[in-house]
Order: sequence, then C-alpha cells, then structure tokens
Amino acid sequence: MIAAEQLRRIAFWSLDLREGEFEHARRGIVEKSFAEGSYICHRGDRLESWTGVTAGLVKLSTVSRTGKAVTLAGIRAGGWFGEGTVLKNEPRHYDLVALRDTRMALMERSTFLWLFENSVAFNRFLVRQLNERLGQFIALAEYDRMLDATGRLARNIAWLFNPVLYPNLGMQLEISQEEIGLLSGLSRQAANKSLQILEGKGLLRVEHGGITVLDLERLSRYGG
DNA sequence: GCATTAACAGCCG
DNA sequence: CGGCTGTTAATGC
Repeated sequence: MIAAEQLRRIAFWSLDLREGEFEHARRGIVEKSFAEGSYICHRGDRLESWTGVTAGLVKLSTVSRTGKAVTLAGIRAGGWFGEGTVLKNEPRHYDLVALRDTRMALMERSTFLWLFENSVAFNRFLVRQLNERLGQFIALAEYDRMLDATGRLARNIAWLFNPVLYPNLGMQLEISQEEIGLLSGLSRQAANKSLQILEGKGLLRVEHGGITVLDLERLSRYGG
C-alpha cells in the first residue's frame, strides 16, 4: 500500500476517483524497483498486476516471426498499461525491459477488478486509454513498411508525449539519445542523425540529455 | 545506400 | 570526473 499523496503524484487517473475508490486503489498498490537493463516481465509471464511507471523508462517489445526484436512502445513515468491482459487474465504477450533504473507501481488484480466493477471514473479512464491504444496499434501496422528511420524515431517520440496517455506532463522529457535509439530500434549515432533532421524541421529541440517537442502534431505524422 | 560498431574529442552538469 | 553528444572511419547487409 502506498501513501495517498504518492498515489496522486504517480497516477493521474486517481484524481478523478471518489474517496472510497481512491482508498481502495491506495491499499491495492505497491511500488517496486528495477535496475537498468533488467526485465520487468518476459513474454508469457503471468504478471498478476496492472502496472504503472512511476519513475524511469520502460520498453515494451516483442519478437517477430523472423526472430527480430520489435519495440511496440516506450513507456515513461506517468504511464499505465497492461489493462488488457489483466482484464482477460492472460499471460503477457510482450517483454518489459527497464531502459534505466525504474520504479513501477503494481496494482493487485483484485483491486483492479473492484475498480472496474465499482468506479465510473475508473471506467471512463479505461475506455479513453484503450481507445487511444487501439489507434496506436493501428498506426503500428504501417510503421515498418512506410517509415524510414527518422519516421520511426519521430513516432516513438510522439508516443511518449501522447496527451491522453500522459496528461499534463509538458513538452520536455529527459531522455538520452541512446535511450531514444533503444526505443526506435536504432543505434545512438543513427538516433542522433534523425534527431537533428527533426530539429532542422522545427519539430523538436535537442538538448543535453533531453528533448523538447515543439510541434507534436507534425511530429506524430512525420514521414507518413 | 543505409545502418551498425568503434573510437574520440568536446561539452555539460 | 562521468555521462552524453556530435562526428568520422571502417564494415556489413
């Protein structure tokens, strides 16, 4: 169980809950740390919780039929995911890797189901979130075929600034070019080149150890 | 051509 | 100092 103040800080959806719902959520959540490079879960694991990233950076990836690792999405602090597998009580069908030292919030499955049964606000959040993910999933179909390296990198960055998945987080993010490369399936050097192209087009600003997105709309459409 | 690794100088915190 | 960035050279698919 975590402190009320901490829950409000790490889970934007908790702000809309009623008092009793909030308490229920609070009691059903624990936090856990993962070292850089470690697996939070492997594909096929039965991770019995709904999860949020409270600090750090996580890569969600899977393996294609050809055996190549494919990144589905990066999740930054503030992001919550896994509701699909928790609802269906399925094993996870992807790998979760901590790209840097990371803290995760784990909500007990029974708590998640209780909120699902009892909280209007929580359901509203879930519908919004699932709907947004669906759009992201559809976009993934054209990802490999249509986009060059810079386009894929642009998409991956734009996902980290999705206003539905990360409300009120601002346009600046501390992330190294190596981490951006890991998320985009590129080397650090190639990520550097792509970032400079995007900066030249005024879509973002490259900083030391971070970026600021200047035009999210165009960034998310870049190259496609 | 395009991307990767290795290497290195330079800059920032 | 340690970590990150920008760049180049050599190599691979």
